[in-house]
Amino acid sequence: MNTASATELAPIRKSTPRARDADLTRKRILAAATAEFGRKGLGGARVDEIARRSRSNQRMIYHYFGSKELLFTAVLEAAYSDIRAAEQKLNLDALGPTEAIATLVRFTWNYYLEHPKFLSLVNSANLHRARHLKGSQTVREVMGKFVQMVKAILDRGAAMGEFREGIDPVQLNITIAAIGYYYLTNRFTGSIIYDRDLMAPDNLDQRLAFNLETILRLVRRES
Amino acid sequence: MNTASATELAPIRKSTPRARDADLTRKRILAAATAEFGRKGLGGARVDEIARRSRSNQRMIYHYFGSKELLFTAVLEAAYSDIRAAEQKLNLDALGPTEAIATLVRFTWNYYLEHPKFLSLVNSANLHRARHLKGSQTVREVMGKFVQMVKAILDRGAAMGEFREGIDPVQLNITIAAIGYYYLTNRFTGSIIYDRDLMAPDNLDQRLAFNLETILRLVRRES
Amino acid sequence: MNTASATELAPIRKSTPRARDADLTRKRILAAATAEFGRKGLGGARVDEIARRSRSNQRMIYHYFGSKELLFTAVLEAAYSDIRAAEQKLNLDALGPTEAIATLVRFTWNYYLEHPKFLSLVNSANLHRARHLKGSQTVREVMGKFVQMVKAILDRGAAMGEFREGIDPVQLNITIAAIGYYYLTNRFTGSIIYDRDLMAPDNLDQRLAFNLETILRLVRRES
Amino acid sequence: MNTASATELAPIRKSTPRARDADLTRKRILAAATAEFGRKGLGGARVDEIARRSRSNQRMIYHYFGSKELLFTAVLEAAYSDIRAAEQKLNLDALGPTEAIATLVRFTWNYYLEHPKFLSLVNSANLHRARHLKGSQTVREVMGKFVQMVKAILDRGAAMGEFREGIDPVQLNITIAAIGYYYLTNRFTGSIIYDRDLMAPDNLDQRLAFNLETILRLVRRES
DNA sequence: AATGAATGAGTGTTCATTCAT
DNA sequence: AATGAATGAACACTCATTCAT
Repeated sequence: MNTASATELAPIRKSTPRARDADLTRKRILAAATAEFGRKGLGGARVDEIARRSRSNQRMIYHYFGSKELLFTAVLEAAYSDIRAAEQKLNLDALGPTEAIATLVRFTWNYYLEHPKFLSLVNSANLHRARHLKGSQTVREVMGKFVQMVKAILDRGAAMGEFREGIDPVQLNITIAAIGYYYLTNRFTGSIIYDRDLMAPDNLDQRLAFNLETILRLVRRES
Repeated sequence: MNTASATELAPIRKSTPRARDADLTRKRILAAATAEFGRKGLGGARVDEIARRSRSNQRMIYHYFGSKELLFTAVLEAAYSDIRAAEQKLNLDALGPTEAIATLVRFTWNYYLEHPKFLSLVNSANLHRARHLKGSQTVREVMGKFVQMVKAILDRGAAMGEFREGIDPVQLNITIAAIGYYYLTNRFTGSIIYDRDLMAPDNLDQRLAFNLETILRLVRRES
Repeated sequence: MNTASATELAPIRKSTPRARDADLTRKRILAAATAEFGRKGLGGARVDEIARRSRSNQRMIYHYFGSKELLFTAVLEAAYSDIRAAEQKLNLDALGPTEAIATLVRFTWNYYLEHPKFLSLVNSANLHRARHLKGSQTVREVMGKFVQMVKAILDRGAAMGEFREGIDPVQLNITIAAIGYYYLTNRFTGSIIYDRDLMAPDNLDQRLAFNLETILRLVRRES
Repeated sequence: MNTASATELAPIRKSTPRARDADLTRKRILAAATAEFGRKGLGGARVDEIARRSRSNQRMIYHYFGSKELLFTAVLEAAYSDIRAAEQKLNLDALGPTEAIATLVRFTWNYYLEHPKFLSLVNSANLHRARHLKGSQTVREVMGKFVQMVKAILDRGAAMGEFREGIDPVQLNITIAAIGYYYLTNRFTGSIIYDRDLMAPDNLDQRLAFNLETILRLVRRES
């Protein structure tokens, strides 16, 4: 935007105007940082490595993000926005209550399974007592809407006689997350202490089934 | 001169039967390391700080444990042994099946609540793909016995008609751990994204109740 | 490009034709390292000291050379290249065979005398079984040419009737080096065990004369 | 000797009385130190390793030798005494002058070949500017006698018409040492820069022959 | 906008040496 | 005579960050 006039002088580059490069660099850095923080944690991640993997240089990281910690904050915010964006696409409002909850359980499980970095990032954030998220209004808003949506499903389910009354949507949410999160984030120690390859396809399927059972028994009205 | 005859003159020290200095030093290092690794993770922990807090010195750490990584392994093994030792004291076999399971849920919750370091240590171990636990036969054995005990409770419960048949003790175990673990290890980000102080006493009580509900609905036979 | 105009405005800097800072730093580190390794050996040299003496810092050393050992390799390669470059300037081919050999003996002696570091470096390299030179093709090539040159002199001398036939140029070379090297590298213990100040000017002159005698008697054809 | 009374109380151990243990420990430490200093140099040697290899402990080293540096001094003195003792067994006085010198050349070569540690030790001593030998009267005396012996041979050779007059025994000695020492101490770099396996049996034989030629041509009277 | 060069403050680890028995 | 325990100082190497262009 601030280089708009420059593009007029260089029509050749119009298709990829200068302003885009900046955005692209920023995105590449963010992607590389997400990977690096996800793999090594905040403490273990190396600014140098992030620069290398984003085909940029350390100076650009400081130019765009200010510091390693601020970059971590940006990564966290993006991560929460991403998962919320994916959730929104589920269109849970269009489903029956039971199917909506089941879909949410499946989605949560699959998202964690496909984005193990997300789990590591959250772990790292908590190791640092969520210091990097304290100031982030974005995350608060984005997640608040999500809880409201789950509350709406529970209310609908109760009204239709499928669910029990009075289930706390926050507690339910936490439990849905917990039963997937714990299994997957602790997949390495878990495979050792339970002497079972937790990541074997059969075991993954079995776990999802178990989790569905757990949540559905938890919410449904006893006949 | 100052200790040989001294024991006779000072029977007080008899109660600590010549607690070999070496052992004491080793224990102090292990305790300090557990605290430091628990607070900062493996990467963030400082060997120097562990030395200072154990009122020892860096050289002793390397003398007794060989390296920071081996020290971390020792800390992990001790942590798993400790939780298992505490579990054994519950005497679950002496309780009715439902009460046994409820006791286990309460114990797990309270142990995590009182030993937040344990959660961090497990997180750290998984960040490093459980590399430090790979060779540890101790942990494997200790946890294997635990699963057997839970299986016995489930079998008893099924036989007595209190529980459903065919519940996988490993899945149940994981779920009991998960619903406490996730809430507590993510208490910082959780308090932000759910906009609720997860550590407020009332909320802690409510969570435990919710967890009991979750597990009991999961195991009990429908009438 | 960005310094083109600058040089015109500052002709003073023309004599140092924009010696890129990087290159200069690299050279200063190499010089300081040569001094430090020469004085203390590989094991005794301190990276910190090399940084200080090169008016640089440790980080730069690792940036340019990778490790202390790789820096040592670079120092060794430079040392061999330097002595060979000096030898080439002698233009031995332009001299008669006897004078050429005498010149080589004098040169070798004087080079060792003026570059005691070279001796220490070679000693250090051998203490480490030449591990640092194993991969160096440069040294191999550079010294190979040197042996060829000596061989040419010996052939010429034999053809002209001044030298004996069949003298192995490698053996001769080793001996020319040896009689200077041993005296100078062991000047400290030598001065004690032979109870004579080996570095006193008179003794140095006398040694050179003795060495010339040794080599000339060795090569010349008996009448 | 000072524990003589102790042996009377324990006649069983008479054959290896207690006093011997102290001596034995001392000797084992010295042997291990010679090996370690020879292999790694003064700076690279580890007191811990010397303790281990002498099947003793670090404290004993300090008990018997005071410090690492004093131990190095002891090792050096022993090394010079050993080579001198071996030289004395040659009985050079009983041989004709030429054969005496040839024998000395052969002995020097073989001793260096069989005791590469000796070469490393001398190198180390010189790296430290012979600081460890400065106070050693023993070495001075022992080596002084050696030079005298060589001088006697040269005088005898001159008187008998076999040798030239006026050869400096110190210079000759140095040269005899040098032509073996350089070849062997620099066997690793030498094998690279001369592109020849200097330690191959054939090459070793050839070198000894070359050295004999060198020295005999140097001393003998021209006809 | 982009980048190579530079740096101070650490980081895990090792070492020779002394203490206490 | 012999030894296990303990230590302060140093070491090679790394890191996030800033300078200068």
